[in-house]
Amino acid sequence: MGEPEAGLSGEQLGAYFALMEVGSLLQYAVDEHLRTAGDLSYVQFQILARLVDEPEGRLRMTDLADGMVHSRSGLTYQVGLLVKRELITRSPSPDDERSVIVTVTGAGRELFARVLPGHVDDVRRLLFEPMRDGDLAALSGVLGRVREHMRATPPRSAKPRPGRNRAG
Amino acid sequence: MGEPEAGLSGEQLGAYFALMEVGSLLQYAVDEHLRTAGDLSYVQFQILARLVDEPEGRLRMTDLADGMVHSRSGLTYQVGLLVKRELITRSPSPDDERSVIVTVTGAGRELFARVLPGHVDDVRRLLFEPMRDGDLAALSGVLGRVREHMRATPPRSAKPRPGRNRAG
DNA sequence: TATTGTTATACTCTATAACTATA
DNA sequence: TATAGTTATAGAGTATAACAATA
Repeated sequence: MGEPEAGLSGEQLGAYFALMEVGSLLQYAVDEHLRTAGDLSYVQFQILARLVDEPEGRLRMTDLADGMVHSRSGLTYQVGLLVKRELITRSPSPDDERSVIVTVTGAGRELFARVLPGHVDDVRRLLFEPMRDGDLAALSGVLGRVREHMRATPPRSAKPRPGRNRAG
Repeated sequence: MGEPEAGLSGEQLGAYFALMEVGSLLQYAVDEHLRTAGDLSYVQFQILARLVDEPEGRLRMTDLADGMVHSRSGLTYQVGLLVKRELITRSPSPDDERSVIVTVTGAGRELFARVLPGHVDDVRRLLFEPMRDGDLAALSGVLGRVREHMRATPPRSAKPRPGRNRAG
C-alpha cells in the first residue's frame, strides 16, 4: 500500500494481511480434507470434536453454540445434517425441558477418529512445518492474548439482538 | 483434547485452534463492518483494494484472480456486482483480446476511501490493541514464514484442474 | 416475560461444467 | 491446443423472523 493508512503501520498491515491469508488458506485446505475424507464441513467437524472431547460425549445445544460464530438456526441446520447421518443424536434434557441434548454416537466417534489423523497431518504440514520452537511459543502467546481480547470485545456494536434486552 | 492427537503437541493444537478462532472472529467482524459501512463483501473489498493500490487503478481479471482463493466464475460474479454498482468498469485489453481489464472508477475510490478508516480501526482495535511491540514482530515473522510455505505447498493435492496439464 | 430450539424463507456465495473467443 | 473469461446451474451455508414450548 502506498499510504500511511491512518491507523496501522506498514508492519501491522502486513501482519494483518498475512494473518488473513494464512487463516484463509488453512481453512480452505482443512475444509477440503474434511469434505473429502469424511464428507464433513468444518462446522460439523467442530461439533463432533466438542462432543468427543466431552466426558460423556454430550452437550446442550446452547453450550454447543457457545464459541461458534453461527446463529442458532445455523447450528440447528448443521446438527440436523449430523443427526441424519446418525453421527449424533438429539434428545430432550431431563433437567430443562426446553433444552436439547446432543450426543455423539459410536459411528460419530469412529468417523471423527478416522478423519482426525489426516486433519492433524494437514495442520502440521501447512502450519507447523515451517516453524521453529520459538515460533510456536511466540504464536501461542500472541494469539492467546488476542483471542482473550476478542472474546471480551463485543464483535458487533450495533446489533442489540431482537427479543433480548441487554442492560445498557 | 484429552489425547496426544498423534502428530500435534498440546501447545501446537492450542495454537492452531487459537489461530482459527482469531481468524474467524476477525473475518466476521471485518465482514460485518464492510457490509454495514459500504455494502461490500470482503472479496469485493479486496478487489477494490487491489485496484486502488495499482498505479493506474486497473488489472486484468487473471491478475486479480491471483492470490484469491476463489474460482474464476466466483471472481466474475463479484466483479459483476461491482460493475453493476459502477464502482469498477470492465473493458477489453488492447494487448490481448482475450483478456478483460478491470478499472476502479471515481465512485469506487470514494467508497473505498470512505470504508477504509473504519476497517483499519476495527483491525487495530481487535487485533493490535492487545499486543506489545514484541508481539507484532514475532507474529510478522512467523506468519511470513508460514505464508511462504503455504504458497509453495499445493493446497489441494488431488485436484489437477481439468483442461490444464501441469508438468509432473 | 425470558430462554431454548426449530422452521420457513430468502439470499449470498461458491464451484463445476459447458461454452465462446482469442493466441 | 491452451488460455481468458462468462454463463447456466446447482448446492451449501447463513441469517432473519416467526413460531412453539418451557422456565
